[in-house]
Amino acid sequence: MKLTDKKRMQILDAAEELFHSSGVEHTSMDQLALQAKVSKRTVYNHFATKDALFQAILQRMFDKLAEGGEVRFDATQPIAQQLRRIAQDEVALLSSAAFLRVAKIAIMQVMQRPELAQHMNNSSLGCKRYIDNFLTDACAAGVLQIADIPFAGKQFIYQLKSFVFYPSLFGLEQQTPAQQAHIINEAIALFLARYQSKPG
Amino acid sequence: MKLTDKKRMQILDAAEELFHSSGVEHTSMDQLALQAKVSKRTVYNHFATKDALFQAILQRMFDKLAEGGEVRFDATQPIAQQLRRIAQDEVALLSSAAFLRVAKIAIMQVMQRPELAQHMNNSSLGCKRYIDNFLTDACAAGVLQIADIPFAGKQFIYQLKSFVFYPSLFGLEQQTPAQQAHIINEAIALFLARYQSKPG
DNA sequence: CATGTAAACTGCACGGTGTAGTTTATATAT
DNA sequence: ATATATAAACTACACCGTGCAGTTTACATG
Repeated sequence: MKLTDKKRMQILDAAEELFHSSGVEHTSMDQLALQAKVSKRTVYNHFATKDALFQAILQRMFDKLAEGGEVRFDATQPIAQQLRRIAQDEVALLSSAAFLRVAKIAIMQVMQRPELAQHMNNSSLGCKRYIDNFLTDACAAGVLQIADIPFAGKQFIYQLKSFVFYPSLFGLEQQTPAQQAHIINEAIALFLARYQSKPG
Repeated sequence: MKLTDKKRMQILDAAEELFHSSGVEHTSMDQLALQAKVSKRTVYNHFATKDALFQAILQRMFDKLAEGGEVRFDATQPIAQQLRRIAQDEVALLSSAAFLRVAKIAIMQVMQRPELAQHMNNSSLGCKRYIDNFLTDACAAGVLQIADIPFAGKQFIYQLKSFVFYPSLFGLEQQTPAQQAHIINEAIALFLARYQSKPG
């Protein structure tokens, strides 16, 4: 690997670390150069401004997270089991260190500069990408009965986010795998109690 | 009212306004004194440091919010109607300018200084104070069937928070009263589908 | 294998700016 | 009279971003 690429990576790694632990505002470029083991001038040779560096960090972290499989509706499988797969993937994402890092950095920035909010929200990660399609198919197959599919999808995701993501984000507590399993089971039970088609 | 108390209030009002609109970091003490129509020296006569002023603001805002009625379970009324009262109160709180202000300021600080997280979380506002008692009574009366009452209470509140509070907090969108009514209805429908006692 | 060279890195000083908090001298309210 | 408010200048410091002289790295050419 070229030296310049190595240095660039050191800078990005340091920025990710410091922006996360101290916030963008409280991270000085001197401190950052020190942590990256790079001269401050080199930082500025790679990134014209602090804001450019911040944008690059955010992009890199989003790219890292963009992967992730899609669960498609399968009429031959029990609906609960399929929802569990979706929920497990989502909880794994929401509680991953990588996701929490980018979320914390992004949210801190958004709260300080509300004008950036719209720009951020358009990036679709996790099951948000496909859940509407999944629910539509499940309704078409007669397994679920949902009047407002996007709303119901949000209800499901929000259950997971509220119990898993926000508590971690605000530094309150992490869940054990057993607790996560309980959260997932209850989210599914709640969802199916409302939307599963009744026989008869 | 004494002059000094009047000035103190002007300072607190200005701080609340500016800390909310610009963030604590981006509010200078000069700007603050200007907005309060008070000399900067007077600010420092009342509050030794910027941080002391911030703490005072937070305390005052919490105190303002600490009021609020309690809904007690009433076996003679339909459960859906009682849950609607609770939800309406909660949504009114969560979408009030006062609550959003203190929440934004507090959360920004918590995210920058995680060691303060525990301290904040212990303050109980809104229906969080009484919902466990309400659900316990409703179960005892046979109207609801809930295995894990604290968990179910959270499920209910989190529905409201997710749809009403976080989107406003992150500056994404405000809901119209009609949308809020829809959110409340769906939260209740979801909750009762899962937990309402079935006849038979 | 020796030498040249272009690109990248380093270290440091510096300009400009913003801001927390202080000082001083004066005016005003109770 | 005496405590408090005011205005404006001042100190001390932290930070962003730049300029530059000199050094290192990677690689090509003789």
